[in-house]
Amino acid sequence: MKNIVKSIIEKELNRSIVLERPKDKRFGHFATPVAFSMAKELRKSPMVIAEELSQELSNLPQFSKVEAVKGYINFYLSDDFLNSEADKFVNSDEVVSEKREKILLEFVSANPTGPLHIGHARGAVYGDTLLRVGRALGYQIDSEYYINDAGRQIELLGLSIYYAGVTNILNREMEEPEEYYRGDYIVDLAREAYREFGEDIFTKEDISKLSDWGKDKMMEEIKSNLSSIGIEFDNFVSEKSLYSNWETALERIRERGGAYEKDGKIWLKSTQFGDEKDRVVVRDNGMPTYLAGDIIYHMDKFERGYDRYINIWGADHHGYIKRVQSAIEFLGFDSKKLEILLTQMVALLKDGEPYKMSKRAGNFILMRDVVDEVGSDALRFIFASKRPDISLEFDISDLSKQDSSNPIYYINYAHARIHSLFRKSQYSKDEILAVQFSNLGEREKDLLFNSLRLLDILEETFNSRETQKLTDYLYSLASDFHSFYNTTPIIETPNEKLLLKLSWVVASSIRKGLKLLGIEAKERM
RNA sequence: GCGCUCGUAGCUCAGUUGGAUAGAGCAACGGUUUGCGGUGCCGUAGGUCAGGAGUUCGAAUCUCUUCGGGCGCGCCA
Repeated sequence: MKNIVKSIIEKELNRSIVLERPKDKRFGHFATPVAFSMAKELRKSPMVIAEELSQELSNLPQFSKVEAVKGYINFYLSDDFLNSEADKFVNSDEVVSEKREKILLEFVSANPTGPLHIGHARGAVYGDTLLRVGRALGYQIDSEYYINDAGRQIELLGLSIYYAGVTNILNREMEEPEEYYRGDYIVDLAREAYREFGEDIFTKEDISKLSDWGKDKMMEEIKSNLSSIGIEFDNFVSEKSLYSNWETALERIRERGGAYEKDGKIWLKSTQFGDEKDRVVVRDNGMPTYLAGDIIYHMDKFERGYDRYINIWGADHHGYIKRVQSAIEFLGFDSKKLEILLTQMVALLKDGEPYKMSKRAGNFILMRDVVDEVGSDALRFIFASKRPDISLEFDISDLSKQDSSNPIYYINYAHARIHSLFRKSQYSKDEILAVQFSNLGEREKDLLFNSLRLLDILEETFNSRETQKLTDYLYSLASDFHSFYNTTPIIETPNEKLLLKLSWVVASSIRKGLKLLGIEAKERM
């Protein structure tokens, strides 16, 4: 709606403007400070300019009033314009329209060496919410999960299952490995391997077999964790499957002078793009490092020809950004097409006690446990409602409260109330939606206007990559509705159809908004 | 030490990308129903936007600086 209004004004004035929504509604639905920036070039006071421009704009049919106040120009939308916007809004489930950029969105990409923990869940919710909102706006987005299925951590997985099998299942003595994964899930895996293969599987020779088998089991577990909160990926890309491209990638980097040999190792000249030091990509034993895998993967991504690439990483990887960017440049691609978004840690408390999350130690909080306790909706809403780049702390016991301190209940309650009104009314939905708005009171008009802002909010949400803008909006819309509901009789009043249509616009906005958060709006509670 | 990042009400967080008097929720206190769902609504109280300097018509927002927190600083992944 904002973009529509903006372009109408810009066309009339023949210049680009800043259009904003005033904090105080006494200043109209929209306002522009354009007169301030024109003051210098016209050598006139902003007040005078605003006065002149408001005269010029006041005959546009979209506005019922245009007025100049202290240099600002304030716009009030007309009933005709709001009616046509409302009808467009309730008659279509699609949010938008034209096709936009092709984007590859990579997120989660947790190592397949354990189930997802609560920190992964934050990245998962953040990525999936951006995905849904972006798609609703017409971006063509593919989602992707990168599986680190090569390298030491996979060996360790096999070793860990082996160790657990020998000591916990066969009950034999064995020297404790220097490094291995702990945690109940490892013992569960060993037990399952025992059932499937018998006790002969727990031999040193079969560790790599246990690695592969365990990795597949873990990927199943991860996929099931994700699907429990409504997340499905378009692609899974295996690191291992890309390794045959390593020689090609290295050759391309060499051609551009991005790699050199020193001390028997091969280094990436990442300092050329602002990294603190050059990085080893091949060790002196000939084994590529972890960075090599990322280089091949990003080459693969860029060869697929998207307009933009978005990676969501845990904040502990931020030191990695420069390396990957420099590799992309050395491969001959534009690293500006890659956008790396970081999600900060989640610090969990339980009954006031801090919970450490360390995968190695095995005492991390499983995403599955939290979902079981509070449900997918509450978890998704809480993560989506916090800026991803801020470290978040909450007490898991608060999350399980099922009362008004949980915003998702508050929003659903508004939605359910509206459906309840429709069940009570003698009119059919078609009769109600056929009404046109006229002579709305101030409060009703504000509510209508706010409901119709969903699309503007989605644009802001996606452009800023900040999903909390959407949750904040839905909360405040629900609050506006509750307030309206409490002061305004609806059923069996002369205005019943009109007020029900207004309520329906509110409900549509809530339903569409929640859906983009991966939450189904409730019609009864 | 260096790099990234954050610092807004007692707590958890917003703040429309530089706009008009900085806002919510929780917690606290007070009020509200012979009405459509009281899981609601209305109100009170709570602030040196970490401190300082700068940029301009205008700064919580941009720049510099000081202080404080988190994370990173492997030839681990």
